[in-house]
Amino acid sequence: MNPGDLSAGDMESNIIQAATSVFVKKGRTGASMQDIADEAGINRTLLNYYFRSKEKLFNIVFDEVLNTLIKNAMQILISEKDVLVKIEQFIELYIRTLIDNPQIPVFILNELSTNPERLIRIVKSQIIQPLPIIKDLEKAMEAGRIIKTDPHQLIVNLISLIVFPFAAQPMLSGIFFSDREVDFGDFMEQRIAFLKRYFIKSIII
Amino acid sequence: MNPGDLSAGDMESNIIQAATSVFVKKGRTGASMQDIADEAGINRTLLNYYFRSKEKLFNIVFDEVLNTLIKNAMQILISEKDVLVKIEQFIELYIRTLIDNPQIPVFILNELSTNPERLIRIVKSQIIQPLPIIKDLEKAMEAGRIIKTDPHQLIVNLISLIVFPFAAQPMLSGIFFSDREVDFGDFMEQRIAFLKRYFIKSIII
DNA sequence: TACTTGTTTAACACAATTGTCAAACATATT
DNA sequence: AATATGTTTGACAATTGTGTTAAACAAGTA
Repeated sequence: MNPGDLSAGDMESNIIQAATSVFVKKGRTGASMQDIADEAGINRTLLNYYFRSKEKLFNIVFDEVLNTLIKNAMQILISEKDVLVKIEQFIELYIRTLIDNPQIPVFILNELSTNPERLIRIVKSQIIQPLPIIKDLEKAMEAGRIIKTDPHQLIVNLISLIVFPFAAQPMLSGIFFSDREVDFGDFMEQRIAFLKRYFIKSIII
Repeated sequence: MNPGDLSAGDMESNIIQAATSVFVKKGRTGASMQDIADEAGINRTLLNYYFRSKEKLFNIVFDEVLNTLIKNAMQILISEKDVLVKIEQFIELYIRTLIDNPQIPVFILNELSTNPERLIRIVKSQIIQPLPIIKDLEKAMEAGRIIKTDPHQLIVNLISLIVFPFAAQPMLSGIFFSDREVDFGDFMEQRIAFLKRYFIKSIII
């Protein structure tokens, strides 16, 4: 495919797609503009023509990845369903999303550690404070439906149980599955049903 | 402190200490040899004199960090104590270790994603296959003490609940604590007792 | 055809980084 | 004092990576 084969807007999204793939795989500092140009099948200078600098390109990619992730989450969390139903849906949606994009957790966590400010800004702009799910949990606690404890701990549990396995995938594959990635996919697929049962059991009275 | 003030072996450990600090903070690709030299308070060329290349230095740092972490874990997991006691001790030891070294999870996860082979080699050389804790859990399941389920899922739960909050610390601080790191420390301190209760409750019949 | 606009390319300049080397230095030993 | 050994430094070379620029190119329009 030659550069000219793309119409105006297509080139931008073509570059963003390639940049996303490369940045997610190699990280911000590990990825070079040449890597991205190769992935997109274009001349490296075109990246500067369309996006000015590596930093600007990275910011666009990062914001887009993170926004998509948060938007999906919030859609469920602010809905009017019962809190236990919300949790089940959250588990299912999130694991399926990450099965399709297993590299995203490390990508975000890594950037998070070397550059916390940017991420905090994005999160704060997206997340309604205080988190509605916290209120839900507090109500369920008062109603005696679930155990009384710090709701923050429960939220951290929920996210940890869902996200961490993807971040640690190569290690888990190495320990449990003799490096077979296929088996890890099966494992996460089963984990959807497992976590629904497990997490609910751990909080109901 | 001048370079000459250190005796032979001290210089090596001085460098490794500085390199660990810098690599853990900035990652393999984000850290430069100059960064490490500055941190150690020495001329950059000395790094090559003592450790030949950046890659060799990084490998030593990485192996040491990971080995220490795994050794601590295995010590508990292979002991002869009751499985539920093991789990409680594991939770406490690990969270306390990570409170002292909160950057380690992201450091390892990041390297894991860009270079899975090295880590798998180390893990395999350290971990007794199959994990003894798996056997423990299976026995407890057969004895009707804990719920019957895939023990691998339970192990992944345990590690996820302990490690992930450290990897996601800046995000959690941003969402829950208005960026106050102190509060995160308190949160993890409380999490020790919380997880002991929570995890046990989630698996006993 | 000539002109305009937007796109693409190669060449260049600049900065950052890594690794090497020979010379300087310090210290102990003969 | 002379020598030998190991350590430290500044200077250098080579490589890689980013961003700019001017020229080439394509396609539509007066």
